[in-house]
Amino acid sequence: MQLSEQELVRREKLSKLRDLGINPYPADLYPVNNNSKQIKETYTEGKKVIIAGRLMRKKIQGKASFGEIQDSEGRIQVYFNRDEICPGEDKMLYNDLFKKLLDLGDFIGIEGEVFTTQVGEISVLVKNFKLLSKALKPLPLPKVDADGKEHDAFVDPEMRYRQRYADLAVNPHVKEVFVKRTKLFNAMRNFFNESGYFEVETPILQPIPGGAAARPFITHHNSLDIPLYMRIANELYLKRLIVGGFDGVYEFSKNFRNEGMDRTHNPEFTAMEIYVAYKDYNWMMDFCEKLLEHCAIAVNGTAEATFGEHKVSFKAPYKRITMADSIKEFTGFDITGKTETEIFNAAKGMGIEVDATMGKGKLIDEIFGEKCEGNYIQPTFITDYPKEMSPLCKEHRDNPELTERFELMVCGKEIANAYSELNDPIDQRERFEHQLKLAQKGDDEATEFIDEDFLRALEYGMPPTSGMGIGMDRLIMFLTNNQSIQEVLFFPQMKPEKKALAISEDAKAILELLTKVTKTELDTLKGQVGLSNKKWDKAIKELTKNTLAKVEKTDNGLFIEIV
RNA sequence: GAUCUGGUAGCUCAGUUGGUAGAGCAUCUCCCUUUUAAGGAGAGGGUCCUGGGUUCGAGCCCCAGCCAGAUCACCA
Repeated sequence: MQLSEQELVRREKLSKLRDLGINPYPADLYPVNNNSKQIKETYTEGKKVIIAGRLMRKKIQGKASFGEIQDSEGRIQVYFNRDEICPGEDKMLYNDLFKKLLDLGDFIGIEGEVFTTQVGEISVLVKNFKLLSKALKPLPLPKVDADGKEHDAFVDPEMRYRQRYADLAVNPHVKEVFVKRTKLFNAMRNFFNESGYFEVETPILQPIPGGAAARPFITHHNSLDIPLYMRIANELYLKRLIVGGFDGVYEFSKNFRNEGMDRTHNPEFTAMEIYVAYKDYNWMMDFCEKLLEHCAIAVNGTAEATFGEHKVSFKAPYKRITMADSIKEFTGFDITGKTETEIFNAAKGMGIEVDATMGKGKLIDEIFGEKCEGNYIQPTFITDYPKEMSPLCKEHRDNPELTERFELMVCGKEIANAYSELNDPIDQRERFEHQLKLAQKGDDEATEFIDEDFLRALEYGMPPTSGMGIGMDRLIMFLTNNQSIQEVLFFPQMKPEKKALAISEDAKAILELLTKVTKTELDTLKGQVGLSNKKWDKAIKELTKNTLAKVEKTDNGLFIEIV
């Protein structure tokens, strides 16, 4: 590791501190009794306070200096006066420790008195201070000027996501997003709990990945010697609990999908699913709009939210429209009673890419996605989806081609999805079998597993139930005006950083040869490089240890492969 | 997966036609001493993402790759 000049300077300061008998990483607690926000909000001249945080500004002016302490609530100015801190002859604390050995980013504790400076800023007059933890790496230093304009902002998304700790430490608006995220979860949880529903936990490692159509992450359990899947949804487990007799269950579920990543998709994401017995999807729409109004107010203090160029109101009630009516409205084409061929031709006529493998449901979904979806800016319930698209949803009470399903659209994106849940075990089995056939035909969106245990549960009887899933990441994106899912996840998935490797010349030479062939027999390669046995052995070990190359033993001999 | 854009000091960014690598902030030294992003003077600090190529000479041009972002495709 090559250290920068500034990092070297800080390490030197570290040993100087130790020479002075100052532990740069003391173990004992620091008796904090105030924070920056409390001091400003309950200003009392002369009040004695003990605060702690990072030193984020330091302006030395001879025997009097100003600094700024950043704690979890914000920043407050602190005033260091040499003779206040060092009343005696020994001025070491001020001249050495404060002036020379403290750096921006260091954690310090301060005992002092609250006062207001001549220019009117609430500050803390430092009576005593203590180094609590030394920062060896300089933080980026964004600054805000008198006009509120930010200079030298720490904005590179790659660095911000990879080093979220630095992002959070220097960008207060980033922290605010995550505070709101937690407020949203708390608000939703409270709403459910007050409604009498029960928070539960269900397996993340599942033997059959059900409840959605998505490519799962697969892993292996060693002692059971079986494959296990990271859940893509928790739906089927929550329904089992309804079978077991709970009236309402919900879970905030980390789900995992092994698919593409983009502005709105992360391989792990959070869904909330709730199932309530004896309800239907009409009830769930009422419940959903009340819930979202409640959450929006809890997060932002208002039901209005801004998302990009849109102003969105989460105030209930929301518009409701069937998918068929929506398509009629935006395309003039009425899908009701039409055959698959008619819909196929209509879609083609609208300039939608279609192919022969698409069933009726899929065609309708394409038309809706292409022509209608994007028009719904204000929260809108789209209801009554085609049956083929919804294998876990109850058939519509008035029309066997449709299901009792709704999705809630906001700014053209889906944020909730709900059903009158299918509880007819025979129908459910047929739907699963139909999915299986589709999957065997090569439809990669169809579910290729039949969860026999889930069917058994339904056979014991599940009461009529309505269930809903909400994409929590998307919802908080709307409530915090963020266009990218990465901005609402503390640690979004990234490709690993490439580490700078220091490897020997021999190893480099082998690697170069190996790069050309990717994989070869170990002996062949050894012949090509012409190293002594000892050097060869050492170089190969170096490569495998640094996971640059991998040696594999097969029946045909030993092979080496580039990683 | 495709296309486009970007990667230069700790941070934010310039870098002209291919000709010794720059600024502000930060750091260090000195002067000043109650300041509001920034009082003054000076100094140090670089794997110009990596590897090839063209060239007398490459941060810049060409090829390949890595990482990121955006757009598109895919994704209930």
